[in-house]
Amino acid sequence: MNILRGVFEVTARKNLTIADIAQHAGVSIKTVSRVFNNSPNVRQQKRDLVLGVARDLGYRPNISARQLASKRSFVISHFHDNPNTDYLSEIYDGMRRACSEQGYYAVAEKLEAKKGSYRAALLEYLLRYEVDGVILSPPVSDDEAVIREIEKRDIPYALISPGKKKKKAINVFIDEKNAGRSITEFLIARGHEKLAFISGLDSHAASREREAGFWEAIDAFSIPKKNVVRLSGNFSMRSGFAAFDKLMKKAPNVTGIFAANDEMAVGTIVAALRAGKKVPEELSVVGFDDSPFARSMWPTITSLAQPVDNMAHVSTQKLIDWIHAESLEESRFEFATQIIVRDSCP
Amino acid sequence: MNILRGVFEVTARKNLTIADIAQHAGVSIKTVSRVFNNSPNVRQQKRDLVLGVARDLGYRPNISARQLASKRSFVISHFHDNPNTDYLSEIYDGMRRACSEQGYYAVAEKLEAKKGSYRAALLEYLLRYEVDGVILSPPVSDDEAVIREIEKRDIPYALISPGKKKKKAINVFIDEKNAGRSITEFLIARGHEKLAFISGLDSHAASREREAGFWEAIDAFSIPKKNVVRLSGNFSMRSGFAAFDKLMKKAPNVTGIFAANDEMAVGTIVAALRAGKKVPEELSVVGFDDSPFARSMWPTITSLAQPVDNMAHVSTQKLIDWIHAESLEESRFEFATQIIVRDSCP
DNA sequence: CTGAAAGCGCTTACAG
DNA sequence: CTGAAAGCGCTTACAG
Repeated sequence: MNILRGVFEVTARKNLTIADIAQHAGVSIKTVSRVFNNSPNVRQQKRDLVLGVARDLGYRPNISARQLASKRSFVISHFHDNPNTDYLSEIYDGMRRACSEQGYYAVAEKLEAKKGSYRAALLEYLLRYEVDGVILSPPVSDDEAVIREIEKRDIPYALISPGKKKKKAINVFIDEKNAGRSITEFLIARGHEKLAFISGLDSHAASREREAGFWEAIDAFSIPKKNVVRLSGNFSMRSGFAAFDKLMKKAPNVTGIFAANDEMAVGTIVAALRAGKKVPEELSVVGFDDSPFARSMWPTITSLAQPVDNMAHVSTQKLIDWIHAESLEESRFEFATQIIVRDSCP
Repeated sequence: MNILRGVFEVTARKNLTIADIAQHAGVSIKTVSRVFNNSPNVRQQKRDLVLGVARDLGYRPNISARQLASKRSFVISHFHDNPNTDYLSEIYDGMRRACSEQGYYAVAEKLEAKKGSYRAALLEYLLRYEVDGVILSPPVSDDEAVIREIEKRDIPYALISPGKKKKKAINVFIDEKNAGRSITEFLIARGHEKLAFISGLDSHAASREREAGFWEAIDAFSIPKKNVVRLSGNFSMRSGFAAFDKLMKKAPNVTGIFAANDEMAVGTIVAALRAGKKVPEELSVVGFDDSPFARSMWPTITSLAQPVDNMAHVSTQKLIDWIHAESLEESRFEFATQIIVRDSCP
């Protein structure tokens, strides 16, 4: 039996309070509290002293007590309405990391739209629950009525991939147009001259931007418009199947397809295989999102990846900074994307 | 710093306290507290009175205060290690519903196995965080070392679809063998006489049971063993592709396939389409789980559905009952399954 | 079965 | 910049 282990357990079990830290560090309780709340008005030297003592003793603030005394919730809620659970769980992971670093709770809530707006669902939530900060992801991040309600209440908030960036918000995003352009250029660079674009929902700003990038690339490479087809999808796998069938009627000689997300790319590829087309030999397909689909399909799918986890992490961190500072500093964070080359367009 | 990672019920907005309710109801504070903690020793009449007043005034207990005073966490943690985010999010939804009804926090934590066990990851978690109850899902629910540690600490826990049911636990499950048998019989009833089974990971008890059900059906219908093929997969889409290719070499005349989950069914179908086989005309495929895949593939996939959301809801409810009662009553809950008939085997 | 009092571990005015 | 005191809304012994 290891002696140290016993000692450690006792130490860990002991209910250390802010008072213990204060005593050991030789400062007041208030000072310790200030340190743990990142308040100004503590000399750096004292701050380091307190933090050092806390670390040595293994102290962690009691969240319930903080909530009770401060009447703050230490909750950051992510409001979403997206069937893509992979996307949501990446956001959640990013939030959770940032929250757990700072003593906050990460919460996820699916909102249901009524009459095209999430406002009612949001209000119902805010009536019942207290939140210190809010994160919105598409399509909720484009709901003006929701944003108005949040701003009205002065709740710090962050928008992930918003259609319109907001001045009084934290905005995290990729350059969707540029990303659409670059993956289209990738397709063109692979020798494709007859191309198709499969759109997502036109109500999603991201889809429109990706399409704009597609057309930019077409222009930049002077590809004749008659060699290009636009098919409308809705982000679902099924709409990818349908798009392929339409394509075969309208323009069977197309060799390169850019689908605005991976699910549609999967649908397109399945339909193509079913029709006897070889992928990528006869038809190359690229997607967007680098979802698990893209990795697990066969052929695996070349896709444009955005750092969702990191975007969520940064937005949460900045949100917490905002909550503490009670004012917003920098508000726009653009993230780099990457083309993940796989078998569907090698 | 933060313990809680998940969705939970935050304190109510209105500042009603237990004292307000006590005053309005004309009882003591203590009595109100008892009512909200489902303690015995309160007459039913008083209980109803208090509950009525609380409802009328819109009172909800302040969780932070409860935590602080009781030194309980009001946290229920779900430990998992499953790449299927759809499955996890269904569990989470069920937990969340039950938790929010009862003033608990629902938390989800992915555990990483070291040397084949989740024990180390669990211990690390328990050292840092307080939990009042635990839910384990496969494959964590089959980790004996994990279960031992939880029992050693007398933490109430529930097992979702465990390989071995535990006496001192809440067990929620479907009859995997029977489910495997019934969907195989469905396949046979559709006229298929040459069949294949694609297994999941053999380390998952569920996969073994589903297979046992498959063979039961084969026996029951006296299908000659030479007309039956077993292919081993690992639950991934890719292993479904591979299984189909193997199948074409070993037994190209098979007409009905039972894949132990939907992802492998998708893989099989994609490979079949690619090989020019028509689904379901030349080859029928059934899956298991009724995942979003099954609904969105084309052809859509006939699949066996289990009520995951409800299983999680019930296990959470029963867990909370156990926590309150400080003793375990009924411990086994079997759920009915359903075959969802779709295009891949109509 | 029920009440009055102490206390959980923090933060927040209020002083200095 | 820092300290002493009150209080957040509950639960928990302790009485009765």
